[in-house]
Amino acid sequence: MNDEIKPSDLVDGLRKGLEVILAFDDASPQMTQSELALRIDLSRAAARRYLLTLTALGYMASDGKNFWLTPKVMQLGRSFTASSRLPRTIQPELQALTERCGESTNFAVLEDTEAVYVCCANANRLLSTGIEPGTRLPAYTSTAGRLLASFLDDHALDRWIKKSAPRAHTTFTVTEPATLKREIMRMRKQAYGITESQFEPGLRGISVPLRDSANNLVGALSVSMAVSAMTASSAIKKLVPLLNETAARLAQKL
Amino acid sequence: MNDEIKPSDLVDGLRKGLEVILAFDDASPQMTQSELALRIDLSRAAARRYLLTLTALGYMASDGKNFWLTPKVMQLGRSFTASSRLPRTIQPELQALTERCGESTNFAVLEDTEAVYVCCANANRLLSTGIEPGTRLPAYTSTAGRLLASFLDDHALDRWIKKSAPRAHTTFTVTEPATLKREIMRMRKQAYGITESQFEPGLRGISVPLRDSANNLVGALSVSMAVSAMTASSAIKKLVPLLNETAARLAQKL
DNA sequence: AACATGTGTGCGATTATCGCACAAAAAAAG
DNA sequence: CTTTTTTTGTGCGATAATCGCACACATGTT
Repeated sequence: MNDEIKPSDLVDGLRKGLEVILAFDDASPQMTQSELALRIDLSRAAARRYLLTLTALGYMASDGKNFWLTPKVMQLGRSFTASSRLPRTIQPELQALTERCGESTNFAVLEDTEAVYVCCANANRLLSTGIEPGTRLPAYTSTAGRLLASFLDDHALDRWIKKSAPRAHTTFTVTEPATLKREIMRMRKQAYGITESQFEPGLRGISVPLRDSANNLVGALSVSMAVSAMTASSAIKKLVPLLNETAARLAQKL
Repeated sequence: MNDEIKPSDLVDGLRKGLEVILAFDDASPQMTQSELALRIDLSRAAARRYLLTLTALGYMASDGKNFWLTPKVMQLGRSFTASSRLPRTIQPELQALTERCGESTNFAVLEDTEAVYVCCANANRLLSTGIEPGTRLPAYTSTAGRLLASFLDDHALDRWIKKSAPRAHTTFTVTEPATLKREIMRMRKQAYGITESQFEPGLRGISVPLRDSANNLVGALSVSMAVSAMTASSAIKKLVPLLNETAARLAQKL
């Protein structure tokens, strides 16, 4: 297939419509047509059309002034989890893993410089990680993200780090490219990753790679926990084997 | 605002594009352009354009022949959970509830004749319910769905049942309209709902309504459990108070 | 009451979309 | 290995949908 795509092959209405959906987030849970037009590059008339379209389709609701998303948009996200074998296979194993170790676990893939969390099994604790299916974090701040990046070849890794443009999310975030690279290289050697307080203070992640039966890298399994729960070394000693065990079992099913 | 929408106000590319995403599911996790064209009403050329567009945007991937969804589509679904206060408020309470009762809990809203599960807290059990955020079930088979329908007025309820066109999913599914109505009416009186084996054999649901601080109905809280775990009456005795307690606490926050 | 801001709508110009038709390629059949 | 069949890539003109403007109207602000 030709991967050069000409403008005439792109359906613009779709692109903009999806942008509209993504424009709604934590910071602006509801918007008027003019606010939306301002936020993404659209004339007010166009913004209006897109909002009305989404409303007619049931993806949006409105009080006549403000517009907001309805639960129906979740159906889109579920389209992936329903269609892909990956989450269906992994989810139950994650839950079993969570039960065994008592901490929240998840499965993430790397998409460019972002770590996308595909499945999650939250431990029933008061302190919740805020990670849910679909969450995207800058990969250089995430254990899974760094671990997955560690499988890039040397040149690609350099470019990746540059593209990531690391900035400090906490006072501990590693932003110096050389240091970050060293950390990532160590993960490659160790075949597991651990980070602490890189995105959220007090949060520790431990991660191992997940491969399919053909030994292709498909993503990373992680445990998220409070640093205060135990020391880093005992966390590694306890959790890495459990993670690897799960990864090994999954490898046969994938 | 005028709620009559003229065709000229509808962005067709968006409508069709979303249809394309939804066309991928369990049964057809990957499709070629011609398969897709056949499945939804699209010429092959159009199907091709939509697939290429979604691929260029990162929502799809392809080996040159087959197309499939990427985890990026989950970002769309997350747009809702991130933008709406509802799931963020409810999720932690659900987790606490799951911990207290040891069973999977969830929060659902009614959308026409479908129950949409918005938040879920799965108990760490081997038997998983298969319900995840975004799942849609025929409301007449779901405890939460029936309970929510019970708040429709009499005429609307009749129309709702007719529209639902109940059919048997298990040998226990209530499909007779009059019986279904009686069941639903009882839920309204009792202010909680219980169903068993209506959608999946051996699965029991117990549900209570959730209201906001202005006493508006926003959805239903449910517990899903195996019927074999305990008798129906002891489940009611144990779980309805817990559910109501959670609903009461949430009512203050909504 | 005057003003400012945001919203509904008709319309012509523009352009993106459509589906056809045919070429090329890939599979399947022989 | 050749032929046949099916699927895929692409150029193009007709068509129809999108666009943004302009103006009227509504809302709420000073």
